[in-house]
Amino acid sequence: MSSPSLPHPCAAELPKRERRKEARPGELLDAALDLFVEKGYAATKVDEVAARAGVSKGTLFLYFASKEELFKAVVRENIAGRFQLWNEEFERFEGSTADMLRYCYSSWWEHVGSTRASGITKLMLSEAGNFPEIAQFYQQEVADPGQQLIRRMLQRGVECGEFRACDIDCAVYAVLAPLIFLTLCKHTMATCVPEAFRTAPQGFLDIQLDILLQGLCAPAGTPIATR
Amino acid sequence: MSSPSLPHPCAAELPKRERRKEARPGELLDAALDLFVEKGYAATKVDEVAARAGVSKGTLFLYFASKEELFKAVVRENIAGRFQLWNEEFERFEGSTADMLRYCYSSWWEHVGSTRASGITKLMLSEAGNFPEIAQFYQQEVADPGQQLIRRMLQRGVECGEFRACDIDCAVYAVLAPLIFLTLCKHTMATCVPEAFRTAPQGFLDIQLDILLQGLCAPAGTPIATR
Amino acid sequence: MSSPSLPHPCAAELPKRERRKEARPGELLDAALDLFVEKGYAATKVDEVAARAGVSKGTLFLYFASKEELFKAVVRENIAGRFQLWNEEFERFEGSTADMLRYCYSSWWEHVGSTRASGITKLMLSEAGNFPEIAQFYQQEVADPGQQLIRRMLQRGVECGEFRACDIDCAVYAVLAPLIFLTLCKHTMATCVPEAFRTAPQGFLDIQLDILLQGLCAPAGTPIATR
Amino acid sequence: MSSPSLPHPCAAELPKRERRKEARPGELLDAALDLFVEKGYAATKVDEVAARAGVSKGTLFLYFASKEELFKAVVRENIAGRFQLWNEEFERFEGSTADMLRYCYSSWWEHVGSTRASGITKLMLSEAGNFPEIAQFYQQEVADPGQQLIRRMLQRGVECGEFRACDIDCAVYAVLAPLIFLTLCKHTMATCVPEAFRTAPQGFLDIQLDILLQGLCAPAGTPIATR
DNA sequence: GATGAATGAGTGTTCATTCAT
DNA sequence: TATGAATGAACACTCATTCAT
Repeated sequence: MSSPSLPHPCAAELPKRERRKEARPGELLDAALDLFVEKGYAATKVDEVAARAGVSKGTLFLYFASKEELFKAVVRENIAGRFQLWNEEFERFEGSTADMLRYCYSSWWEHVGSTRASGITKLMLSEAGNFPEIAQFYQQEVADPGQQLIRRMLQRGVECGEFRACDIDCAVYAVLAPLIFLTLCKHTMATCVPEAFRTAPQGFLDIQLDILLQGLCAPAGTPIATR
Repeated sequence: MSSPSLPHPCAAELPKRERRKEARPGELLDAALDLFVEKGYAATKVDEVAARAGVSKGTLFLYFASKEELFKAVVRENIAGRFQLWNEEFERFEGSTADMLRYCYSSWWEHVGSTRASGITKLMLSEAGNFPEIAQFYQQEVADPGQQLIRRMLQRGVECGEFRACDIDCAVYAVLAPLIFLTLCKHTMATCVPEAFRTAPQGFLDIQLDILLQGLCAPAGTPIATR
Repeated sequence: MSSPSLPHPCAAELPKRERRKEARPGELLDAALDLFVEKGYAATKVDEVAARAGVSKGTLFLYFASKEELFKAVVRENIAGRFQLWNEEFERFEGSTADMLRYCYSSWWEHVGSTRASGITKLMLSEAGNFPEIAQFYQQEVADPGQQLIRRMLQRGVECGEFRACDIDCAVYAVLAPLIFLTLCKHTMATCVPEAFRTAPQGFLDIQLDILLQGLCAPAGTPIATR
Repeated sequence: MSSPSLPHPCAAELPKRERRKEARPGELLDAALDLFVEKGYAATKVDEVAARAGVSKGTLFLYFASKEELFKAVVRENIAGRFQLWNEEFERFEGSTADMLRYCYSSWWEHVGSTRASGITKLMLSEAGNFPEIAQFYQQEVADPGQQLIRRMLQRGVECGEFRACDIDCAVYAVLAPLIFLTLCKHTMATCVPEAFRTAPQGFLDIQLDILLQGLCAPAGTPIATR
């Protein structure tokens, strides 16, 4: 029914050398992402990256003009065009806004938080100061679209009476904060939180959602934050 | 024969040279904190630190055995022993737990978030991987006590019926996340959030408290997070 | 069965592939000469040479064992065996020695000075220090025969009473200097002399000849250079 | 009456370290000039320069920002402001123009040709192509003033009837060529000419002067260069 | 104690050369 | 034969650290 032994259809026709050439940039970006996330930009040596990718230092420079370009490529490569998909899902979504928020957290964890892509956020937080150009790119490609999406969600909730009115600008960050926090727990606060929390944070996300939704859904006139 | 206007009581009796000598380490730590926070560990040159402190490079090494020791000293020095005071305040506090949480956020912003001490958190997030020893120290001195304090607050709220029962381990992080988030906004996500948000985040903290308290205070049986 | 218009007689009978193969070394030497002369030995990359010759880097090493060998081949290849011809012309020459000298300058410009062969002299002047072996070869093949030829010309002039007696060893260099100077003007002092001078130096050569001949032809007893 | 043992008056008051600091740039430029002239720019390693100056590589970079800056400094440093002095001498000169030309050659040999300053000319001839900026500087500071001086000398000779009229632009180069030639003999054509010629070329310069002056001084109507 | 000149191990980058295809 | 991906030795340059003054 299926061809029993062809390793990979598109690779089958290329001589080994060629296949490697196509794979090289990816393998290098792969190795580089790991090391940059683990040790930071400065502490990562290009020899290490090359070695981890199984090539020599010279080969790395065949594909990336400099360490800085390698870093930029790592960031660009891993910033998925996920926001377009998420925006489309937002448009089509027919359930409650609460469910939408739940889906949003869950999808984030599945496609970003639990994957190596989350390392990019850590990199930005650590290195943004030294790469303003990249930081701006990240903001345009990730930060701004993300905040927009959350804002639209909250506005939807308020407009259809599901959420009480509130300062949406601030509420956006209330939604965002737990995701950022979780990312950091995974990458740089490892020892500060229990292992289970980092690898299977569904409980944390659920609690956050509960609290958020309880907070956002309270009747409009609820007297809160009295002091 | 005695100078009539003494600038500083403890410095009064020392000749100028001596006074400076005592002040040196502090001035160096001061300069170092700023630079480490701004540029990261690797990108900070010891010459810069010395220059900013107004001394020569050699002098820096008179007080700190190495750049690494300087870094560690910066972290240690700025990790205030504030938790002892906060713990005492917790013991004495007589108001509602909601008010206690409000006081906690407010005090954190006043004594940590709005001060340079918040830079230490940023440093830990960026450099912890390369300084495990320091990371552990930070955890013992800051992370653990902080989480303990929050936990006790939440337990108090639950025990006296103010908060509904919930997974306290996770709720701790719900309280913590906004503070971490705010710290990052100030130090590494500057361009991602409005200026006003970073320098005067009372609105953000209020919203967070509202949402948190609404979420935590909901009647025990409140049906939430159905899915 | 025979192609009607043969582009080149000796290439006619070979299939295209073969022809190219034979032409390869020449094309490479061609490209290399240009680049070595223009940029110097060290600043010339073998990739550039290969690219200019329209082949890959690997192919270059098929024909020349190393960059150094390529350089040596460039020099050897372009050191014309012109001296044999010139020597024969010298033997047969029947006019005055002054005319012979004029012919010599003119022929040098036509066959060396105005052609790329003059680049070899520039190369020697620039790189001889790093290629003693090649420098020696150049001396044997070019410098010595050239000086010999000039010497014989001057001796002929003196012997037949056309030129006054003088230190011939030094006079040789008086004849040589303008040619060396002209070569340098073309290749490395471009900006120091007017454009017209470099590309059409007949005027310069004429003046030089005038001065030289006036100087060499003065009556034997002419009191000169008194001081 | 004289202090018997003070090594150097101006150095006596400085501590040894300080003195060295002032001497360092000069020592490095010294070493660099030798090596650049001997081996060319690319083949000269900064370590070698440092070693020859008796310091470490790091020290070199304390005084010169890069290898290129070192090279430029070498050229600038050795391009004496000799032309100002020569111009003044020209203004004051009261003898014949022939004597002036003799003095000119002799002074050039004494102050340039026989010294290491002549190495700069060799450097320019070899490396100008790779350092256009330096080449321009050299032209302005050396080539142009030199040609100007020669031109004025020739004009003086023609105007006072000593020299016959001729194309002065070309005659300038006739005067220049032997000096360039001699420089090259010393630095890159060493093996092409006898040892004595390079180190004591007075004979050569005399002959050149004789020929030049015979050529330039011939009566205006002398029939020359007939062809 | 304070200085800053000197150091040299370490790193990013280049490029002639090799060799599997 | 021709290719061009891969290599690694070599080099310019940095910067934490030392130490004579």
